Amino acid sequence: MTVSLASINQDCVDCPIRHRAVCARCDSEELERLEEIKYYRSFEAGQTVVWSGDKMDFVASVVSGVASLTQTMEDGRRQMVGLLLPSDFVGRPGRDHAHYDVVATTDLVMCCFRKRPFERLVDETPHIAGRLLQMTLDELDAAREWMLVLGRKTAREKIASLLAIIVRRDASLHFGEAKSEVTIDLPLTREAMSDYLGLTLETVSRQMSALKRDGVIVLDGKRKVVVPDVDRLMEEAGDDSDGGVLS
Amino acid sequence: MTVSLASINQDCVDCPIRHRAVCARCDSEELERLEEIKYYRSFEAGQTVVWSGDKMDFVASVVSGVASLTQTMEDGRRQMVGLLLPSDFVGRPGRDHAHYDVVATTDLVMCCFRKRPFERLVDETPHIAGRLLQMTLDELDAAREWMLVLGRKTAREKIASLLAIIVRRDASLHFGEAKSEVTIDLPLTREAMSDYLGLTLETVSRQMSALKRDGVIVLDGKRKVVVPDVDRLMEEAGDDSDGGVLS
DNA sequence: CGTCGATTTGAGTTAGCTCAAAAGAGGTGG
DNA sequence: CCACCTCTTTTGAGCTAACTCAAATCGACG
Repeated sequence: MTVSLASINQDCVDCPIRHRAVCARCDSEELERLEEIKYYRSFEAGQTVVWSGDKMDFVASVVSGVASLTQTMEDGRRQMVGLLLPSDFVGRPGRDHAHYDVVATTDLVMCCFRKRPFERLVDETPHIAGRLLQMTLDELDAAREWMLVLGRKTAREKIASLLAIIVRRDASLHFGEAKSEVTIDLPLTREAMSDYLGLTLETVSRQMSALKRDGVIVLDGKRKVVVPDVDRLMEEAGDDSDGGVLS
Repeated sequence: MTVSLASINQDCVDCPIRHRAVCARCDSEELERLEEIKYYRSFEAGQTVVWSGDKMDFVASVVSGVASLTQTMEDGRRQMVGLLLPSDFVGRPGRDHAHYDVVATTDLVMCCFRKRPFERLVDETPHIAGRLLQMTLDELDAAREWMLVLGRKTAREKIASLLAIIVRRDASLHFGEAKSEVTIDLPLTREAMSDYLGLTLETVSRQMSALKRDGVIVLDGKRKVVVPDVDRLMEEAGDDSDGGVLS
């Protein structure tokens, strides 16, 4: 299942995240400038991409796989603060040390840009700056939605919310048809889910079992989750049935 | 205590948030363009500035006072997702409906910009676009720090974290000297604090009492909080003693 | 002085946590 | 192909931090 570097097409034009990533709005000339400062890196599931506090001399887009941003307290309590799916952006222009641990949750390929030249490009290329602003605003919305989940939802609702988010992200990818039954690939261990949801892994497991018992989800192996009725899932998540907000 | 509109200087050059707000980097010509599309609005404590879902034809900076962004579930559970202090920005260019309730927590003055012209300015003025990106990234960091608070901290740590944040914001304003004793003005009711922290107001009250009993804070009336030892507060918050992160 | 909202305090309940053990699910090597 | 080992997940039993419901106190203002 590992994606080797050799199999990655180096050409932006054929890139799988071409029209969703930070480069989405670039014209071909701008893409050329990006090609000059970019390089790919791949990581195996479980590997740490960057440690919080480390010097970080690149920013990057997730090309394939899943990564997580997590914060850790001295006594070991951990909270995931970002779930990075393909096309998501990592790193902050204008800052040279990482604020969070970045960990590959699955095998991962990232398209990295050397930071200094990228910062220059941001300043000179409104297409990139604008897209970056838009993506940052989206992330801020996602973070705020997550604050509601963390602060006010029950364990069951938290699990349902996480599944709902993955369903929604998935749907916007293979986009279009709003099917009522959906099968998703769950790229997180119970522990990662607990880190995301501010729960213990035992509670996550218990609530997954409960949702299964109640027919909200069907587990197909460890990684596949079938959602027979997406609206039902949304109800369980405590969201409006209209499934989240329009931009 | 109400700030009347008349007392607000309409001239950007003398604006109290001139070098921290979205207009921080603007030159005098750019300020002139902003002056053309700006107007002030003031609100009394408790008033709602915008309802979630409403059409919003402006964006704005908080000039004085405090406002909050909150999300509400159908059954009434509420989570504050943003605390807006002077110089903070409200509204999202490129979106015309509000995603959150915006409520004046204290008497409030906002510097509003008509949305369409402002969006045009963002596109045409790198000084504004860049500053907006920077501010959005800062807000994202704040939101992520808050996710750790909501997901993993105890009630006592949550309270201490909130006080620490206000202390830190205050310090960066009257900036410079890192005093060990600080007095802060607490602009939130117990209920607002509970909305922010994902607690009940009873728990907030109990933990405030506990922190007072233990000498971490001294209450001076209802609105003033004396922190005799800021480092002690930081410890109680569970943060590294080095008081948060460098840019 | 009385009223109304905000805050504090009390008492009992419970959702989610902790600690502990059992059951799966892959891998690896004989 | 099976036995073994390790890592993940599930399940159980008891505990506790925070919640709920209720009442008392405080403070500002007319």
